[in-house]
Amino acid sequence: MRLVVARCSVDYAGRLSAHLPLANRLLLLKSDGSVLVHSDSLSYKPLNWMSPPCVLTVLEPDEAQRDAGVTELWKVAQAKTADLLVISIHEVLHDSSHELGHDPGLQKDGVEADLQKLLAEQIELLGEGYRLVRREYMTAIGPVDILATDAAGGSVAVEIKRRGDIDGVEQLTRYLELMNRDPRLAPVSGVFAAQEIKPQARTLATDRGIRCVVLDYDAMRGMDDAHQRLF
Amino acid sequence: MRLVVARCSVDYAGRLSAHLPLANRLLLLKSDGSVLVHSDSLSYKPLNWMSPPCVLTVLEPDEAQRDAGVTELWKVAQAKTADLLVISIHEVLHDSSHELGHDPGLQKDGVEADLQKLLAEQIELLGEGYRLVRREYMTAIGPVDILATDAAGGSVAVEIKRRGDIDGVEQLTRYLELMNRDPRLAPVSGVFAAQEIKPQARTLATDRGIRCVVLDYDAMRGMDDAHQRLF
DNA sequence: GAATGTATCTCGTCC
DNA sequence: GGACGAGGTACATTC
Repeated sequence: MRLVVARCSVDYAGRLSAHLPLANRLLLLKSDGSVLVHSDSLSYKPLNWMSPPCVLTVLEPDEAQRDAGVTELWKVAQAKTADLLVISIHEVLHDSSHELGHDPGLQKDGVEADLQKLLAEQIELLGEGYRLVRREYMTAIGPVDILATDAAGGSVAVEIKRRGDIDGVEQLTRYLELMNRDPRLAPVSGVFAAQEIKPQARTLATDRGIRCVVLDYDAMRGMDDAHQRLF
Repeated sequence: MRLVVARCSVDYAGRLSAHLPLANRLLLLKSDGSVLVHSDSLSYKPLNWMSPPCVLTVLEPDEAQRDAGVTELWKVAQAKTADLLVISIHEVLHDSSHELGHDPGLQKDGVEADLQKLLAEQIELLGEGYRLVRREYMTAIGPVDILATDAAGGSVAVEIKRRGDIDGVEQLTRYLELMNRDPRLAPVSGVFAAQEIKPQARTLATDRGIRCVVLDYDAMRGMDDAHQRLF
Protein backbone atom coordinates (compact mmCIF):
# COMPACT_ATOMS: atom_id res chain seq x y z
CA MET A 1 0.00 0.00 0.00
CA ARG A 2 1.29 3.41 -1.01
CA LEU A 3 0.21 6.59 0.74
CA VAL A 4 0.58 9.87 -1.08
CA VAL A 5 -0.50 13.23 0.26
CA ALA A 6 -0.57 15.71 -2.59
CA ARG A 7 -2.02 18.93 -3.88
CA CYS A 8 -3.95 17.71 -6.88
CA SER A 9 -7.03 17.95 -9.05
CA VAL A 10 -9.00 14.90 -10.14
CA ASP A 11 -11.22 14.09 -13.11
CA TYR A 12 -13.43 11.05 -13.51
CA ALA A 13 -15.23 9.92 -16.63
CA GLY A 14 -17.33 6.79 -16.59
CA ARG A 15 -20.88 6.19 -15.51
CA LEU A 16 -20.86 9.91 -14.78
CA SER A 17 -18.41 12.74 -15.16
CA ALA A 18 -17.00 14.40 -12.07
CA HIS A 19 -14.30 16.90 -11.23
CA LEU A 20 -12.37 17.73 -8.08
CA PRO A 21 -10.73 21.18 -8.02
CA LEU A 22 -7.15 21.66 -6.82
CA ALA A 23 -6.69 20.87 -3.12
CA ASN A 24 -4.63 18.78 -0.70
CA ARG A 25 -5.80 15.19 -0.53
CA LEU A 26 -4.76 11.68 0.43
CA LEU A 27 -4.18 9.28 -2.46
CA LEU A 28 -4.38 5.67 -1.37
CA LEU A 29 -2.90 3.12 -3.79
CA LYS A 30 -3.72 -0.44 -2.82
CA SER A 31 -1.79 -3.49 -3.89
CA ASP A 32 -4.67 -4.74 -6.04
CA GLY A 33 -4.19 -1.63 -8.19
CA SER A 34 -7.18 0.27 -6.85
CA VAL A 35 -6.95 3.96 -6.03
CA LEU A 36 -8.86 6.00 -3.47
CA VAL A 37 -8.95 9.79 -3.13
CA HIS A 38 -9.82 10.90 0.40
CA SER A 39 -10.30 14.35 1.88
CA ASP A 40 -9.84 15.19 5.55
CA SER A 41 -13.54 14.93 6.34
CA LEU A 42 -16.62 13.04 5.24
CA SER A 43 -15.65 9.63 6.50
CA TYR A 44 -16.29 6.29 4.89
CA LYS A 45 -16.66 7.23 1.27
CA PRO A 46 -13.75 8.39 -0.86
CA LEU A 47 -14.27 11.60 -2.85
CA ASN A 48 -13.34 9.62 -5.92
CA TRP A 49 -11.85 6.22 -6.65
CA MET A 50 -11.18 3.41 -9.11
CA SER A 51 -12.14 -0.17 -8.34
CA PRO A 52 -9.99 -3.15 -9.31
CA PRO A 53 -9.11 -4.47 -11.77
CA CYS A 54 -7.43 -1.30 -12.99
CA VAL A 55 -4.09 -0.07 -14.27
CA LEU A 56 -2.19 3.02 -13.15
CA THR A 57 0.12 4.74 -15.62
CA VAL A 58 2.20 7.81 -14.83
CA LEU A 59 2.38 10.24 -17.73
CA GLU A 60 4.54 13.26 -18.37
CA PRO A 61 2.41 16.43 -18.34
CA ASP A 62 2.38 18.30 -21.64
CA GLU A 63 3.59 21.87 -21.86
CA ALA A 64 0.24 23.49 -21.14
CA GLN A 65 -0.22 21.27 -18.10
CA ARG A 66 3.33 21.97 -16.89
CA ASP A 67 2.66 25.68 -17.24
CA ALA A 68 -0.46 25.19 -15.13
CA GLY A 69 1.69 23.67 -12.41
CA VAL A 70 1.17 19.96 -13.01
CA THR A 71 4.28 17.93 -12.10
CA GLU A 72 2.85 14.41 -12.53
CA LEU A 73 -0.15 13.01 -14.34
CA TRP A 74 -1.66 9.74 -13.13
CA LYS A 75 -4.04 7.86 -15.37
CA VAL A 76 -6.03 5.09 -13.71
CA ALA A 77 -7.95 2.98 -16.22
CA GLN A 78 -10.51 0.30 -15.43
CA ALA A 79 -9.61 -2.97 -17.14
CA LYS A 80 -13.18 -4.00 -18.04
CA THR A 81 -15.22 -0.82 -18.45
CA ALA A 82 -14.05 2.40 -20.07
CA ASP A 83 -13.95 4.24 -16.75
CA LEU A 84 -11.04 6.60 -16.39
CA LEU A 85 -9.63 8.51 -13.45
CA VAL A 86 -7.05 11.23 -14.07
CA ILE A 87 -5.11 12.73 -11.17
CA SER A 88 -3.15 15.91 -11.89
CA ILE A 89 -0.51 16.27 -9.21
CA HIS A 90 0.86 19.72 -8.48
CA GLU A 91 2.91 18.96 -5.38
CA VAL A 92 3.70 15.84 -3.39
CA LEU A 93 3.63 16.45 0.37
CA HIS A 94 4.16 12.88 1.52
CA ASP A 95 4.91 9.56 -0.11
CA SER A 96 5.42 6.26 1.67
CA SER A 97 4.90 2.57 0.94
CA HIS A 98 3.97 -0.19 3.35
CA GLU A 99 3.81 -3.95 3.23
CA LEU A 100 0.56 -5.01 4.89
CA GLY A 101 0.16 -8.61 3.87
CA HIS A 102 -3.08 -10.51 3.64
CA ASP A 103 -6.06 -9.51 5.77
CA PRO A 104 -8.11 -12.25 7.45
CA GLY A 105 -11.25 -10.18 6.90
CA LEU A 106 -14.24 -9.08 8.96
CA GLN A 107 -16.27 -11.39 11.16
CA LYS A 108 -19.85 -10.18 11.47
CA ASP A 109 -22.65 -11.03 13.81
CA GLY A 110 -26.16 -9.77 14.39
CA VAL A 111 -28.00 -9.15 11.13
CA GLU A 112 -31.23 -10.17 9.43
CA ALA A 113 -30.39 -13.88 9.59
CA ASP A 114 -30.41 -13.55 13.39
CA LEU A 115 -33.80 -11.89 13.42
CA GLN A 116 -35.16 -14.66 11.22
CA LYS A 117 -33.69 -17.40 13.42
CA LEU A 118 -35.02 -15.76 16.59
CA LEU A 119 -38.51 -15.19 15.21
CA ALA A 120 -38.67 -18.78 13.97
CA GLU A 121 -37.87 -19.92 17.52
CA GLN A 122 -40.35 -17.46 19.03
CA ILE A 123 -43.06 -17.68 16.41
CA GLU A 124 -45.71 -17.25 19.15
CA LEU A 125 -44.70 -13.55 19.13
CA LEU A 126 -47.00 -13.29 16.11
CA GLY A 127 -49.97 -14.44 18.19
CA GLU A 128 -51.31 -17.33 20.22
CA GLY A 129 -51.57 -20.61 18.39
CA TYR A 130 -49.02 -19.74 15.70
CA ARG A 131 -46.86 -22.65 14.55
CA LEU A 132 -43.70 -22.63 12.45
CA VAL A 133 -43.93 -24.56 9.19
CA ARG A 134 -40.44 -23.72 7.94
CA ARG A 135 -37.85 -21.01 7.36
CA GLU A 136 -36.82 -20.02 3.83
CA TYR A 137 -39.92 -21.58 2.28
CA MET A 138 -39.10 -21.81 -1.41
CA THR A 139 -41.37 -20.34 -4.10
CA ALA A 140 -40.85 -19.87 -7.83
CA ILE A 141 -39.70 -16.29 -7.33
CA GLY A 142 -37.54 -16.87 -4.25
CA PRO A 143 -37.66 -17.93 -0.61
CA VAL A 144 -40.24 -16.56 1.83
CA ASP A 145 -38.47 -15.83 5.13
CA ILE A 146 -40.91 -17.78 7.28
CA LEU A 147 -44.01 -19.85 6.54
CA ALA A 148 -46.26 -20.44 9.54
CA THR A 149 -49.84 -21.33 10.42
CA ASP A 150 -52.15 -19.28 12.63
CA ALA A 151 -54.46 -20.54 15.38
CA ALA A 152 -57.13 -21.38 12.78
CA GLY A 153 -54.62 -23.40 10.74
CA GLY A 154 -54.40 -20.84 7.93
CA SER A 155 -51.10 -20.25 6.11
CA VAL A 156 -49.10 -17.15 7.02
CA ALA A 157 -46.16 -15.81 5.01
CA VAL A 158 -43.75 -13.68 7.05
CA GLU A 159 -41.29 -11.24 5.53
CA ILE A 160 -38.56 -10.06 7.90
CA LYS A 161 -36.51 -6.90 7.54
CA ARG A 162 -34.30 -4.92 9.85
CA ARG A 163 -35.84 -1.77 8.45
CA GLY A 164 -39.35 -2.15 7.09
CA ASP A 165 -39.43 -0.20 3.86
CA ILE A 166 -41.91 -0.01 1.00
CA ASP A 167 -39.76 -2.42 -1.03
CA GLY A 168 -40.26 -5.14 1.56
CA VAL A 169 -44.03 -4.75 1.31
CA GLU A 170 -43.83 -5.06 -2.47
CA GLN A 171 -41.70 -8.17 -2.12
CA LEU A 172 -44.15 -9.80 0.31
CA THR A 173 -47.05 -8.80 -1.95
CA ARG A 174 -45.45 -10.67 -4.88
CA TYR A 175 -44.96 -13.75 -2.70
CA LEU A 176 -48.56 -13.62 -1.46
CA GLU A 177 -49.93 -13.21 -4.99
CA LEU A 178 -48.02 -16.30 -6.09
CA MET A 179 -48.75 -18.42 -3.02
CA ASN A 180 -52.45 -17.65 -3.16
CA ARG A 181 -52.55 -19.30 -6.57
CA ASP A 182 -51.44 -22.58 -4.92
CA PRO A 183 -54.64 -24.36 -3.77
CA ARG A 184 -52.65 -26.31 -1.16
CA LEU A 185 -51.68 -23.07 0.59
CA ALA A 186 -54.44 -20.58 -0.19
CA PRO A 187 -55.63 -18.54 1.50
CA VAL A 188 -52.28 -17.14 2.66
CA SER A 189 -52.18 -14.08 4.88
CA GLY A 190 -49.13 -11.85 5.22
CA VAL A 191 -47.11 -10.51 8.14
CA PHE A 192 -44.48 -7.80 7.66
CA ALA A 193 -42.06 -7.99 10.59
CA ALA A 194 -39.21 -5.53 11.17
CA GLN A 195 -37.25 -3.78 13.91
CA GLU A 196 -38.60 -0.54 12.55
CA ILE A 197 -41.43 0.04 10.08
CA LYS A 198 -41.56 3.23 8.00
CA PRO A 199 -44.95 5.02 7.94
CA GLN A 200 -45.30 4.69 4.16
CA ALA A 201 -44.59 0.98 4.32
CA ARG A 202 -47.12 0.55 7.13
CA THR A 203 -49.78 2.41 5.15
CA LEU A 204 -49.18 0.33 2.02
CA ALA A 205 -49.12 -2.93 3.98
CA THR A 206 -52.32 -2.12 5.87
CA ASP A 207 -54.01 -1.14 2.62
CA ARG A 208 -53.17 -4.57 1.25
CA GLY A 209 -54.35 -6.45 4.32
CA ILE A 210 -50.81 -7.23 5.48
CA ARG A 211 -50.26 -7.13 9.23
CA CYS A 212 -47.26 -5.19 10.55
CA VAL A 213 -45.27 -6.43 13.53
CA VAL A 214 -42.44 -4.48 15.14
CA LEU A 215 -39.72 -6.78 16.49
CA ASP A 216 -37.74 -5.99 19.63
CA TYR A 217 -34.34 -7.51 18.81
CA ASP A 218 -32.89 -7.08 22.29
CA ALA A 219 -35.94 -8.63 23.96
CA MET A 220 -35.89 -11.53 21.50
CA ARG A 221 -32.20 -12.09 22.16
CA GLY A 222 -32.96 -11.95 25.89
CA MET A 223 -35.65 -14.60 25.45
CA ASP A 224 -33.14 -16.65 23.52
CA ASP A 225 -30.59 -16.39 26.34
CA ALA A 226 -33.26 -17.30 28.89
CA HIS A 227 -34.15 -20.27 26.71
CA GLN A 228 -30.48 -21.30 26.57
CA ARG A 229 -30.21 -21.09 30.36
CA LEU A 230 -33.38 -23.07 31.00
CA PHE A 231 -32.63 -25.99 28.68
CA MET B 1 -5.30 13.92 8.92
CA ARG B 2 -3.21 11.32 10.71
CA LEU B 3 -2.03 8.17 8.98
CA VAL B 4 -1.08 5.19 11.11
CA VAL B 5 0.02 1.84 9.77
CA ALA B 6 -0.14 -0.70 12.57
CA ARG B 7 -0.48 -4.33 13.47
CA CYS B 8 -3.79 -4.32 15.27
CA SER B 9 -7.07 -6.05 16.00
CA VAL B 10 -10.40 -4.21 15.90
CA ASP B 11 -13.76 -4.71 17.59
CA TYR B 12 -16.98 -2.94 16.73
CA ALA B 13 -20.20 -2.97 18.71
CA GLY B 14 -23.18 -1.01 17.50
CA ARG B 15 -25.78 -1.80 14.94
CA LEU B 16 -24.01 -5.13 14.70
CA SER B 17 -21.00 -6.72 16.33
CA ALA B 18 -17.87 -7.34 14.30
CA HIS B 19 -14.28 -8.37 14.89
CA LEU B 20 -11.06 -8.01 12.90
CA PRO B 21 -8.26 -10.43 13.86
CA LEU B 22 -4.68 -9.24 14.29
CA ALA B 23 -3.12 -7.99 11.03
CA ASN B 24 -1.34 -5.01 9.49
CA ARG B 25 -3.75 -2.26 8.49
CA LEU B 26 -4.01 1.44 7.72
CA LEU B 27 -5.74 3.57 10.34
CA LEU B 28 -6.99 6.84 8.92
CA LEU B 29 -7.85 9.53 11.47
CA LYS B 30 -9.62 12.47 9.91
CA SER B 31 -9.78 15.94 11.38
CA ASP B 32 -13.53 15.64 12.02
CA GLY B 33 -12.72 12.83 14.47
CA SER B 34 -13.80 9.98 12.23
CA VAL B 35 -11.70 6.84 11.92
CA LEU B 36 -11.33 4.43 9.00
CA VAL B 37 -9.65 1.02 9.04
CA HIS B 38 -8.42 -0.03 5.59
CA SER B 39 -6.74 -3.18 4.37
CA ASP B 40 -4.52 -3.41 1.31
CA SER B 41 -7.33 -4.68 -0.92
CA LEU B 42 -11.07 -4.36 -1.37
CA SER B 43 -11.15 -0.76 -2.45
CA TYR B 44 -13.73 1.82 -1.56
CA LYS B 45 -15.15 0.44 1.65
CA PRO B 46 -13.17 0.43 4.87
CA LEU B 47 -13.04 -2.85 6.80
CA ASN B 48 -14.37 -0.95 9.76
CA TRP B 49 -14.96 2.67 10.67
CA MET B 50 -16.63 5.23 12.91
CA SER B 51 -18.59 8.13 11.48
CA PRO B 52 -18.49 11.63 12.95
CA PRO B 53 -19.33 12.99 15.39
CA CYS B 54 -17.15 10.75 17.51
CA VAL B 55 -14.46 10.95 20.18
CA LEU B 56 -11.14 9.09 20.25
CA THR B 57 -9.59 8.27 23.62
CA VAL B 58 -6.28 6.47 24.03
CA LEU B 59 -6.29 4.06 26.99
CA GLU B 60 -3.53 2.20 28.75
CA PRO B 61 -3.90 -1.54 28.15
CA ASP B 62 -4.46 -3.55 31.30
CA GLU B 63 -2.05 -6.28 32.35
CA ALA B 64 -3.78 -9.09 30.47
CA GLN B 65 -3.84 -6.99 27.31
CA ARG B 66 -0.21 -6.01 27.73
CA ASP B 67 0.69 -9.68 28.13
CA ALA B 68 -1.19 -10.36 24.90
CA GLY B 69 1.03 -7.82 23.16
CA VAL B 70 -1.23 -4.74 23.13
CA THR B 71 0.79 -1.53 23.38
CA GLU B 72 -2.00 0.99 22.87
CA LEU B 73 -5.77 0.81 23.15
CA TRP B 74 -7.87 3.24 21.12
CA LYS B 75 -11.51 3.74 22.00
CA VAL B 76 -13.62 5.54 19.39
CA ALA B 77 -17.10 6.39 20.68
CA GLN B 78 -19.97 7.79 18.64
CA ALA B 79 -21.31 10.96 20.24
CA LYS B 80 -25.00 10.29 19.49
CA THR B 81 -25.49 6.53 19.33
CA ALA B 82 -23.87 3.95 21.60
CA ASP B 83 -21.63 2.67 18.80
CA LEU B 84 -18.13 1.80 19.92
CA LEU B 85 -14.97 0.94 18.02
CA VAL B 86 -12.00 -0.48 19.91
CA ILE B 87 -8.60 -0.75 18.22
CA SER B 88 -5.97 -2.83 19.97
CA ILE B 89 -2.58 -1.79 18.65
CA HIS B 90 0.30 -4.26 18.88
CA GLU B 91 2.90 -2.43 16.83
CA VAL B 92 3.04 0.93 15.06
CA LEU B 93 4.78 0.69 11.67
CA HIS B 94 4.16 4.24 10.50
CA ASP B 95 2.69 7.40 11.99
CA SER B 96 2.44 10.76 10.25
CA SER B 97 0.15 13.79 10.34
CA HIS B 98 -0.78 16.11 7.49
CA GLU B 99 -2.59 19.40 7.19
CA LEU B 100 -4.94 19.16 4.24
CA GLY B 101 -7.23 22.14 4.65
CA HIS B 102 -10.75 22.45 3.37
CA ASP B 103 -11.86 20.50 0.31
CA PRO B 104 -13.99 22.27 -2.32
CA GLY B 105 -15.91 19.03 -2.95
CA LEU B 106 -17.02 17.00 -5.91
CA GLN B 107 -18.73 18.44 -8.98
CA LYS B 108 -21.00 15.88 -10.63
CA ASP B 109 -22.65 15.67 -14.00
CA GLY B 110 -24.71 13.11 -15.85
CA VAL B 111 -27.38 11.75 -13.56
CA GLU B 112 -31.11 11.08 -13.62
CA ALA B 113 -32.04 14.76 -13.56
CA ASP B 114 -30.16 15.21 -16.85
CA LEU B 115 -31.96 12.31 -18.48
CA GLN B 116 -35.29 13.76 -17.38
CA LYS B 117 -34.47 17.21 -18.72
CA LEU B 118 -33.26 15.80 -22.05
CA LEU B 119 -36.26 13.52 -22.52
CA ALA B 120 -38.63 16.38 -21.70
CA GLU B 121 -36.94 18.39 -24.46
CA GLN B 122 -36.96 15.45 -26.86
CA ILE B 123 -40.33 13.95 -25.92
CA GLU B 124 -40.89 12.95 -29.57
CA LEU B 125 -38.40 10.12 -28.87
CA LEU B 126 -41.38 8.32 -27.37
CA GLY B 127 -43.25 8.44 -30.67
CA GLU B 128 -44.70 10.80 -33.23
CA GLY B 129 -47.27 13.24 -31.94
CA TYR B 130 -46.13 13.05 -28.30
CA ARG B 131 -46.40 16.32 -26.40
CA LEU B 132 -44.95 17.29 -23.04
CA VAL B 133 -47.50 18.28 -20.41
CA ARG B 134 -45.04 18.82 -17.55
CA ARG B 135 -42.07 17.45 -15.65
CA GLU B 136 -42.43 16.34 -12.02
CA TYR B 137 -46.21 16.07 -12.27
CA MET B 138 -47.37 15.97 -8.66
CA THR B 139 -49.62 13.20 -7.35
CA ALA B 140 -50.70 12.32 -3.82
CA ILE B 141 -47.93 9.72 -3.52
CA GLY B 142 -45.17 11.74 -5.16
CA PRO B 143 -44.10 13.32 -8.43
CA VAL B 144 -44.29 11.47 -11.75
CA ASP B 145 -41.11 12.22 -13.73
CA ILE B 146 -42.91 13.27 -16.91
CA LEU B 147 -46.57 13.62 -17.88
CA ALA B 148 -47.19 13.71 -21.64
CA THR B 149 -49.89 13.09 -24.20
CA ASP B 150 -49.67 10.69 -27.12
CA ALA B 151 -50.81 11.32 -30.72
CA ALA B 152 -54.39 10.41 -29.80
CA GLY B 153 -54.34 12.90 -26.92
CA GLY B 154 -54.27 10.22 -24.21
CA SER B 155 -52.31 10.80 -21.01
CA VAL B 156 -48.92 9.11 -20.64
CA ALA B 157 -46.97 8.82 -17.38
CA VAL B 158 -43.22 8.39 -17.87
CA GLU B 159 -40.88 7.02 -15.19
CA ILE B 160 -37.19 7.62 -15.88
CA LYS B 161 -34.31 5.68 -14.36
CA ARG B 162 -30.66 5.36 -15.19
CA ARG B 163 -30.98 1.64 -14.55
CA GLY B 164 -34.41 0.18 -15.12
CA ASP B 165 -35.00 -2.18 -12.24
CA ILE B 166 -38.08 -3.95 -10.94
CA ASP B 167 -38.51 -1.26 -8.28
CA GLY B 168 -39.03 1.40 -10.92
CA VAL B 169 -41.81 -0.63 -12.53
CA GLU B 170 -43.52 -1.01 -9.15
CA GLN B 171 -43.22 2.73 -8.58
CA LEU B 172 -44.74 3.54 -11.98
CA THR B 173 -47.49 0.99 -11.38
CA ARG B 174 -48.48 2.76 -8.17
CA TYR B 175 -48.60 6.11 -9.98
CA LEU B 176 -50.69 4.65 -12.81
CA GLU B 177 -53.12 3.04 -10.37
CA LEU B 178 -53.64 6.38 -8.66
CA MET B 179 -53.80 8.50 -11.79
CA ASN B 180 -56.29 6.19 -13.44
CA ARG B 181 -58.70 6.96 -10.59
CA ASP B 182 -58.64 10.63 -11.67
CA PRO B 183 -61.39 11.06 -14.31
CA ARG B 184 -59.65 14.13 -15.75
CA LEU B 185 -56.59 12.02 -16.61
CA ALA B 186 -57.86 8.46 -17.15
CA PRO B 187 -57.03 6.44 -19.09
CA VAL B 188 -53.31 6.91 -18.40
CA SER B 189 -50.77 4.65 -20.09
CA GLY B 190 -47.25 4.08 -18.79
CA VAL B 191 -43.77 4.34 -20.28
CA PHE B 192 -40.72 3.01 -18.44
CA ALA B 193 -37.63 4.77 -19.83
CA ALA B 194 -34.06 3.96 -18.82
CA GLN B 195 -30.51 3.78 -20.15
CA GLU B 196 -30.60 0.06 -19.40
CA ILE B 197 -33.60 -2.14 -18.60
CA LYS B 198 -33.14 -5.36 -16.66
CA PRO B 199 -34.89 -8.42 -18.17
CA GLN B 200 -37.02 -8.99 -15.07
CA ALA B 201 -38.14 -5.36 -15.09
CA ARG B 202 -39.01 -5.58 -18.80
CA THR B 203 -41.03 -8.74 -18.25
CA LEU B 204 -42.97 -7.23 -15.34
CA ALA B 205 -43.59 -3.98 -17.22
CA THR B 206 -44.78 -5.73 -20.37
CA ASP B 207 -47.04 -7.96 -18.30
CA ARG B 208 -48.66 -4.81 -16.90
CA GLY B 209 -49.04 -3.11 -20.25
CA ILE B 210 -46.22 -0.66 -19.60
CA ARG B 211 -44.05 0.18 -22.58
CA CYS B 212 -40.26 0.02 -22.17
CA VAL B 213 -37.99 2.54 -23.87
CA VAL B 214 -34.20 2.36 -23.78
CA LEU B 215 -32.60 5.83 -23.76
CA ASP B 216 -29.30 6.58 -25.46
CA TYR B 217 -27.84 9.24 -23.16
CA ASP B 218 -24.96 10.16 -25.46
CA ALA B 219 -27.22 10.50 -28.51
CA MET B 220 -29.68 12.60 -26.51
CA ARG B 221 -26.86 14.84 -25.31
CA GLY B 222 -25.67 15.09 -28.91
CA MET B 223 -29.15 16.15 -29.99
CA ASP B 224 -29.13 18.69 -27.18
CA ASP B 225 -25.81 20.12 -28.38
CA ALA B 226 -27.11 20.21 -31.96
CA HIS B 227 -30.19 21.98 -30.65
CA GLN B 228 -27.98 24.51 -28.83
CA ARG B 229 -25.96 25.14 -31.96
CA LEU B 230 -29.00 25.56 -34.19
CA PHE B 231 -30.90 28.01 -32.01
C1' DG C 1 -21.23 -14.68 -14.95
C1' DA C 2 -25.87 -12.77 -14.11
C1' DA C 3 -29.28 -11.78 -10.91
C1' DT C 4 -30.98 -10.92 -6.38
C1' DG C 5 -31.12 -8.83 -1.79
C1' DT C 6 -28.64 -6.61 2.07
C1' DA C 7 -26.04 -2.68 4.03
C1' DT C 8 -23.04 -0.36 10.68
C1' DC C 9 -25.31 1.15 3.52
C1' DT C 10 -23.91 6.66 2.57
C1' DC C 11 -25.55 10.80 0.87
C1' DG C 12 -28.58 14.24 -1.02
C1' DT C 13 -33.04 16.71 -0.87
C1' DC C 14 -37.35 17.99 0.46
C1' DC C 15 -40.91 18.57 3.77
C1' DG D 1 -35.04 16.46 12.17
C1' DG D 2 -37.27 12.78 9.65
C1' DA D 3 -38.66 10.57 5.41
C1' DC D 4 -37.66 9.30 0.76
C1' DG D 5 -34.95 8.25 -3.26
C1' DA D 6 -30.56 7.59 -5.69
C1' DG D 7 -25.92 5.70 -5.81
C1' DG D 8 -19.96 5.39 -10.47
C1' DT D 9 -24.10 2.42 -4.87
C1' DA D 10 -20.61 -1.81 -2.90
C1' DC D 11 -20.89 -6.41 -1.56
C1' DA D 12 -22.26 -11.29 -0.56
C1' DT D 13 -24.89 -15.11 -2.02
C1' DT D 14 -27.32 -17.84 -5.07
C1' DC D 15 -28.69 -19.53 -9.59
